[in-house]
Amino acid sequence: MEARHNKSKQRQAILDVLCASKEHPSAEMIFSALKPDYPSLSLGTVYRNLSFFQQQGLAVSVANVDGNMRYDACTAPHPHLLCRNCRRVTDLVLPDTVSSLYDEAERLWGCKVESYSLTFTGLCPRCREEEPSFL
Amino acid sequence: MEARHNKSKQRQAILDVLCASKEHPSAEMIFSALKPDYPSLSLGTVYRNLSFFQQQGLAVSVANVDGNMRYDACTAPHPHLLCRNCRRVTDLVLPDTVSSLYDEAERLWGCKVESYSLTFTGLCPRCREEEPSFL
DNA sequence: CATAAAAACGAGAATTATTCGCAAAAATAA
DNA sequence: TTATTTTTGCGAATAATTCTCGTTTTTATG
Repeated sequence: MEARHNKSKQRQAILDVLCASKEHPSAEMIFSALKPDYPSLSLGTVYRNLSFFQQQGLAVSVANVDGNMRYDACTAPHPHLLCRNCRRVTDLVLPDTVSSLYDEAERLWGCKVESYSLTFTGLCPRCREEEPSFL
Repeated sequence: MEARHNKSKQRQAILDVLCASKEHPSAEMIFSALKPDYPSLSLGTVYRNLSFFQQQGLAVSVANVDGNMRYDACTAPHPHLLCRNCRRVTDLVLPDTVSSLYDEAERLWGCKVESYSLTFTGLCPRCREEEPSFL
């Protein structure tokens, strides 16, 4: 009588792809990655499960790139770099000066900060060296 | 023979609304604000001009809230608070610890950072006091 | 001012990422 | 196994944004 969540092949596969990926994939990217092994998989199922994972705290949406939402199984807030050339989203491990601003925001403005989304824009290392004209 | 940009009534009005607003309005919000004074204004014109302003460096898109892009005439990167309750986007004036990370990102990762988008999520002061249950 | 060229507008169609509805299939419980 | 619940796949629906195109407005120039 209780609501138990099933572990369907598809759901597990979608989560596996998301967890294994470092590219912060979109629903479409996950779908394309799985389609060969799950020919009957539908894009709607990918979206449905991404929503489910977010509700469960197993995933977050990290950025909307050119109209496509990107997802991450690493749910702790952390900064990203969006390359203005190749449009890749990569993690940027940096000293975390942002969460120290939570208290400051509360003290100065009286708001309660619970999370953050920080996306740097620029050129990733690869594009920077491959395309000197972008410097 | 040269490409000069016209100053139409609509274009100026859209920019005026955006500059005067502190609520980081969406295209639809700008449209609604102007519709009474410009009954013939079309939503497409608002979108067209928002794109134009971004190209000209007169505006930026600051966040996508529930599927609606929000715009700001203040183009220098600065942090925002998105209230999880009322969905308002407000400016948070805080010590700028973020742009100091540009150099760090370049040193550690070899990327060239040019801008950033930082959105805190939480409760704005108003929702926080009006709704103790949200604490 | 008159007129021609360029730019911008309004209306509505098109695009597209995402969501929804529903019947069938799979997973779970008994 | 059988009944119940959850999930899937498919396709239709939704909705923000973009595009097309004929008309209007603005600007440049004689």
